[in-house]
Amino acid sequence: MDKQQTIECPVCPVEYTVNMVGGKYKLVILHKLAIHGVKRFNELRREFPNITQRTLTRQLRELESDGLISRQVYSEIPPKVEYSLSETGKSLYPILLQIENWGLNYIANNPK
Amino acid sequence: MDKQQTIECPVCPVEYTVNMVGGKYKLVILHKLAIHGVKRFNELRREFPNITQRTLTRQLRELESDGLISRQVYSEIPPKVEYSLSETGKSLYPILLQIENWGLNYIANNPK
DNA sequence: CAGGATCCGCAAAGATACTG
DNA sequence: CAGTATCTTTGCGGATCCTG
Repeated sequence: MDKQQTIECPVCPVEYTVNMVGGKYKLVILHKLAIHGVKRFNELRREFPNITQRTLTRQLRELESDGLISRQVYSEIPPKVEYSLSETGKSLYPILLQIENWGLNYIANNPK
Repeated sequence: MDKQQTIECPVCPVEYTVNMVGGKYKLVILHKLAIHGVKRFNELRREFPNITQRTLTRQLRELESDGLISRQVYSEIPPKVEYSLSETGKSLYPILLQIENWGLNYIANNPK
């Protein structure tokens, strides 16, 4: 006789996702990587004029430790580091595109 | 009352979306409203055991001023206020569902 | 019941300087 | 080029008390 199945939803799945992509710049970083594929550190920096090195580094490190992006280091001089979506990160692709489309729609319907 | 801090990514639709739904509880609030339709203030409070009245109020006010939710006040005693998704908020429905599904998948594939 | 008014704490972000 | 290291600041959210 089987044991009763236990419910295991200690946290809400939405909360789970938000905790991983909720950083200030995380979704835009993920989106840039989704669009462009691979980006170097300073390429990402230029995408966000107001971000500081420190903040960008931290957001990237958190995304990496959550397994959403990959960090490829080339041991050469000058240094070269490439960021891209991991497989898990790529599974966010539909969400990222929908967020972009929603924003486009919002802008179109709410002219500044 | 201070508004949530916004990021600056020149003409990036993702930025618009993130600035509107980027609050700590905003996406989960929107998701609850998407699922349940209409919720009163204290009903929402009970959904998030750790949220304070002030924080919930602020998140709701910001969502309202961004046009994502509607606030229906019944002039009676005791007071009664109902929150629900506006038409604009309802257009987030696919995103909210995908975020939920992504979280479910992630939890399923990464057993704690 | 649904908040408003204050005061507060702390992580997250910014500024700046330095380096392998 | 791609970061560290420090220091400072801010802003998001929490705690508590009060009210129509």
